[in-house]
Amino acid sequence: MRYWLMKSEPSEYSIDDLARDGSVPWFGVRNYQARNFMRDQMRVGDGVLFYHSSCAEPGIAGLAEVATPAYPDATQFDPKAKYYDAKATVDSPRWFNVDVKIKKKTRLLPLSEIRGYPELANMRILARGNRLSITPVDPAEWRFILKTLGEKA
DNA sequence: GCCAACGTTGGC
DNA sequence: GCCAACGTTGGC
Repeated sequence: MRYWLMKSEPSEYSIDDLARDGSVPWFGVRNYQARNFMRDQMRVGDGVLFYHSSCAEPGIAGLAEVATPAYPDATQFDPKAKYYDAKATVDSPRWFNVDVKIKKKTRLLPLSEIRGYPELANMRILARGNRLSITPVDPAEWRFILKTLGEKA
């Protein structure tokens, strides 16, 4: 069982959208490192911190879990899609995604608050210049965050 | 809107 | 394979 932090811009897709939909394909990842995390390391049931980025109040907005193994991202094959990739083919897909399923919307744990906890000082999200949209989360960090949010582990 | 950081692209 | 140019991310 692993743990992950996955960023989404709430203006694109927010924790409320996920709460409404139940689960969603995490399409549109076009970074190889993030793709590899989904394709090679994620397992059904892995814990996910749903993070709101590029917004007024960036931070962790809810808890989710990996709901499916990785499979080819459908948007790469669609010439009309924003995430179309001319170099990808059905026989040789380049991009993959898992489905992510809601566990619960929590209170917002703002980035500014995350920065204040020594227990979370090593999180990738705090590293300067970090742009990866999917990052691994240490089990101890996961437990600390759940405790801080008043959630059971 | 600014700008630092960093991944990707493409000419050589 | 190098590396400058370019585009994107994301907090502020």
